[in-house]
Parts: sequence; C-alpha cells; structure tokens
Amino acid sequence: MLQQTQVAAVVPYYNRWLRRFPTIRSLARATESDVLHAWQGLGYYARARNLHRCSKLIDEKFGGIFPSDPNELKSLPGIGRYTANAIAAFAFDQPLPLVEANTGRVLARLFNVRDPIDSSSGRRKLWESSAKLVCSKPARDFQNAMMDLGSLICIVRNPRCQICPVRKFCRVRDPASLPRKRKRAAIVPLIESHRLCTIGDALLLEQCYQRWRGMWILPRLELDGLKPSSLSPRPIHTSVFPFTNHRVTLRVYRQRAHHVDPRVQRWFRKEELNAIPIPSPHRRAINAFFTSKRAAESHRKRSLE
DNA sequence: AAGACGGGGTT
DNA sequence: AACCCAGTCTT
Repeated sequence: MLQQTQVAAVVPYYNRWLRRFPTIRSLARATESDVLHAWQGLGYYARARNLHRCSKLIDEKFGGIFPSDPNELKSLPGIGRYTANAIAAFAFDQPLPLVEANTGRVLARLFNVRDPIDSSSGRRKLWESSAKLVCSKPARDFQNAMMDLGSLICIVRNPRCQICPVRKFCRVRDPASLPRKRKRAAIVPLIESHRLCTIGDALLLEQCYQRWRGMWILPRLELDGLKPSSLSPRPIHTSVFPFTNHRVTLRVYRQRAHHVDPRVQRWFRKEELNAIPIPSPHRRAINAFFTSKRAAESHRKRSLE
C-alpha cells in the first residue's frame, strides 16, 4: 500500500484491510472484486491484484509461510528490490540496503548525488551508497532511523539541517537543491465521455479492461474528441481529474439504455454500488447524480405539500 | 531508458 | 498548477 503513497493516506485503508483480510489465506480466498473494492480510492490497482496473487502463491506454494530471503521475496508479484529488502530488513532484521523516497533523499544529500535520482545512474549510486552504510548490528533500527531522518528532518523543502544528527557527514552544499529528478512527461489533455443509464433505481455499469482493470465504470460513449455543439445534449456532470500524465475531462450524459452489452455491462441496484469496486472519478460522478436526484425529489415533494 | 500506473494532500 | 509520495512492471 505504501508504494508511491503517503503514510497518512494508507493508514485507514490498512486498518480496514486487516479487518477484512485478517490472514494470508483469507486474502487468498477472496475474489478479485472484493480485493479491488477494499483498495478502491488508493490508486495503482495493480498493487492490489499483485498482493492478491502474492497471497495465493504463499498459501499454495510456500505453505502459508512468508519467505524471508530477499531473492525469494523479489520473485513474488509486486515485490521489487525495495519491498523485498524492506520486508527482510524490518520483519527479519537482515542488514540490507534500502532506497525509497525518504532514504533516497537522505542518501542523495549525504553523498551529494547530483544525477537525477530516478535515472539509472542516480538509482545505481543511491543503492551503492545505501549498501555502504548498512551495518549488521541493529539492521532494522538503522533503516528505521534512515527513514525517520528523511521524513522528519531531511525533508523535501526546508530541510532542518540545524538539528540534523548527521550534519557533519553531509556532503551537499545546498541541501534544498537535491535530490534532482528527471523532467516529467508533458500533461496531455483528454476528454472522455460516458453515459448514465438507469431503470428504476438500477444503474448500468461497464467492466474495465485496460485502465482500472477489474473495476466498474459508467459505460463509455464513443464521441471522444467531438466538441459538444449546441445541437448535442448537455452533460449532466463534468469533472476534471489527473491521471498519470493526462488531464482527463470526464463528461457524463444522461441516456436511455439502448445498447446494453451483457458480456461487459451489468445493472446494479443503488445499494449494490457500495459493494463493487468503482474508481474515484466515476464514484464521484455517480454520487453527484444520486445526490441531485434526491434533492430534486425532495423539492418536488415539498412543492406538492 | 522511458512510460504506465491513482489519488489525495501540500505548496 | 506543480510537486510529492515507504515503487514495480512493461515496453
């Protein structure tokens, strides 16, 4: 959960997750839909699918025992060099190098790594630096201290060098100038149109196969790129959300259900929507629709009285 | 080596 | 509006 996601955002998900899947086996036995539902809103859903696959592998191939060898850990889906070493270091107290956002920033400054830390040369130098520092005695404590140093003192902006315990070893001149990062890809605007169809209190949704795979969204409408003219119907909902290097404008049109494809589309009653995985922008659009509908109904009721 | 992959919070 | 985040996988 913590991969590319801040601790504060993870905490409530983590607590709910452990209540819902208390053991590796209970996760292994869950459906992918339930797993994605528990993850919805956190983003990077491949992490949830990987963790699910991971639990099945551990349940079936590792006798339910989590491996402690970093190489075995790295062979599991979603566990790369950082996570493998982090599990081995924190759970099993093994002296291994760790480079993530916090320790990466600390190491870049300590060793004055001027290459972008997300370039291959920068990454290589950081891992080499980390390997130089790991000591075997308090392996777990050392890495905890490195991460705390990064999150509390050697912070992104306005690093608190005055109170830094390792200040005299630090080789960087201007700490705020490091770490550097590669220039990021330009933001590409995107317009996506979807339809909102209801029958009674049931809503038509469509299964995703690419982005948000395994989750449910409002059915796609193939008029992307077309400018809304005065002739076309107005969207009942418009929102803008960032998606990796895109800026997506989401337009939702009220429509009758003419083309229902039973292979990928399904009707859900309003209450059922709470139990299926829906990505945040679509969940917000759906909520906005039901909220305005309820408001309209109560207004009509008041007028009748 | 670069791009894809989320979403919410902070500056 | 840009940047940030306990990275990993695919191309």
